[in-house]
Amino acid sequence: MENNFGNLTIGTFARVVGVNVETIRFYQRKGLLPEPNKPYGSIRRYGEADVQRLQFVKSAQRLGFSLDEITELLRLEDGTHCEEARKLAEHKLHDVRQKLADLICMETALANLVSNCHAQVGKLSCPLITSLQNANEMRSIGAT
Amino acid sequence: MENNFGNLTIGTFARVVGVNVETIRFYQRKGLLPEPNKPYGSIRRYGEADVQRLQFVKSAQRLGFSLDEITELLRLEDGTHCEEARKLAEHKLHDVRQKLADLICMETALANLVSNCHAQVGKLSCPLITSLQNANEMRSIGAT
DNA sequence: CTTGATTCCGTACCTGACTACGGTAGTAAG
DNA sequence: CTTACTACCGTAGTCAGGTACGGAATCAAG
Ligand SMILES: [Zn+2]
Ligand SMILES: [Zn+2]
Ligand SMILES: [Zn+2]
Ligand SMILES: [Zn+2]
Repeated sequence: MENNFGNLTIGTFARVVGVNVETIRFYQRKGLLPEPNKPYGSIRRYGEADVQRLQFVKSAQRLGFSLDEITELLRLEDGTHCEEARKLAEHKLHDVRQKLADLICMETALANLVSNCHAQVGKLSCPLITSLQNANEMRSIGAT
Repeated sequence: MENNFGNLTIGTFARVVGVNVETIRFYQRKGLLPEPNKPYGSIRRYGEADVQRLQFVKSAQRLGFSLDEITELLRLEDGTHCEEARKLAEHKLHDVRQKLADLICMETALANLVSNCHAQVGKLSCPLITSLQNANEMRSIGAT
């Protein structure tokens, strides 16, 4: 029936955002999403604000935030905790840059391996572990 | 006791690499680490090669590889199937480049958020939060 | 009004990656 | 020897992040 945007059942809501219905219920239990009221009887309706909030959860998750961290971010949603939100994001940015550096090491190591491998056909072992040891020695350990 | 490098008990081995003893045993059960023999009686001794291997596992893990993927990477060490190893390495290189792209995406998104936030210190609503809410630019990410 | 799809809700189950427990046995210091 | 650690080993528990199940209630169509 009236399943226009702003009046969605949980099923359509889930389809719109691209998640499992059970995931929505799971997030509600975790307090990440509110359980809206039931205006037309006994089933809940979801609106634009819910879509926004769920999309926020999902994109924050893609940025590497855990559900607990996202809960924290949502707590800061009122905008009066700009400083705290920024610190969270800065910390994540630091983590991401750390991983980036590691991955670049790995990428060159693997690329070298692939090009060297054919040249080493007769040899006893592929140089993968040895070349990856370089990435290890660059000691970029230390994410939260 | 002769606990020099090259002759470590599991406890020292764990401390050297910075993991829990149980993690080592867990990796052994998963086949990620070998169970060395017991040269001096009935306790196992670990050497430089074990340290290297475990460090490799841990850094690959930081790079986002699952334990199963790491098992596959370690199969490359073999060297007796050079052709097959090269193909595996190429596939992993593809994966790594995918992850690299994802991380770069995250990095720019987070950096933008942080700098927007900085620009608005003291204002009423935090642009970090609001831009995450309107984060349609963050398209979904897909690795193999 | 019946039928068939959804919702609702609680509870159980799943995967990945550990982490802890408990009992036995080996080792090291005094 | 005794005492205090470890190590060994199997099994069980934990935590995050979901996913599935089953039965009752509620719609929407015909
Ligand atoms: Zn090769
Ligand atoms: Zn961190
Ligand atoms: Zn801000
Ligand atoms: Zn792959």
